[in-house]
Amino acid sequence: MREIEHGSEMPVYRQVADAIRDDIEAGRLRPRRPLPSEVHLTQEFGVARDTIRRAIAHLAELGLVRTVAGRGTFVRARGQAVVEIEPGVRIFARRPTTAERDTMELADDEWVLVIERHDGSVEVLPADGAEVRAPGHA
Amino acid sequence: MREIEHGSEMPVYRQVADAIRDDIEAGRLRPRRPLPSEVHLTQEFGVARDTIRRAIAHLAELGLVRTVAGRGTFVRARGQAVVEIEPGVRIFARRPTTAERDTMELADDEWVLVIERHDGSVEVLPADGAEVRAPGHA
DNA sequence: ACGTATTTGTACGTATGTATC
DNA sequence: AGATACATACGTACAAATACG
Repeated sequence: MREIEHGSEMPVYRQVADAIRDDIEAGRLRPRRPLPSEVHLTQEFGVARDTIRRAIAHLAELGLVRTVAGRGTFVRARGQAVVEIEPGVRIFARRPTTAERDTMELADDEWVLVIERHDGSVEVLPADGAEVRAPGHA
Repeated sequence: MREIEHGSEMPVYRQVADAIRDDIEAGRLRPRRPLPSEVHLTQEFGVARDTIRRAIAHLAELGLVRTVAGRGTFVRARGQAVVEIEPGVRIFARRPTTAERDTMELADDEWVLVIERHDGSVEVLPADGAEVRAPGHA
């Protein structure tokens, strides 16, 4: 049973989420591979399934995992993309092609960002997890 | 008690969310005003609080409401903004000023999009709820 | 400063439905 | 068909944030 502090200031579901996040970042849980099942995780952490589900939902919000009903929750393969916007750059969102949805592990309702630079180069990346940032701003 | 169909194909929490959404769009729930409390809504719809919370969470994802612990859930004042991107337009995200956060009813972790057009006009709008769309794409 | 009431947040349990293999 | 895994929905209890007297 893994280390959960019940009286802590940090909610249990966050502690679980952080632990799983550590597993992902340490490579113990690998991209495209499933997490242990929710029931298994309840035993591993000694918490209720509701709490496990909240932890997983939190990780999904962060874009680290993706859940598929009846199959499992999978580690997503991607890094945080930071796009520096400059004058002359064109950026737009569209639905991904089937091939893109496959290679990027996108859900049905997800979009991609297309960045077209003034030198003609084009970059396509998942819309979620991407951070669009202007130089000089936090 | 309001009209909920339990055996329906649509989950109860979605039915509740849609009903509240209708209330907002019909003006029965007004911008900047609180929703009835969760406990009140359980009685109004005859469902568990868990279900009400899920419905509210769904509306929050859509950007229609905003929840504050200890106070309540409030209707957000905003429309769906659609930004048509053209070549030469500069778009970036930054944290809102205090004044912007106030007038736009933004949470602490929310961002604004700044659209600078080639004619020099600048538009600031909440990043969530905004849809960036390229002409010719769905 | 303090307690109290209200409201949302967290966490537990249990049961059943739906999707996938 | 059966087993497994996630989804939904019910219930209960207590904690934390907020507002007010």
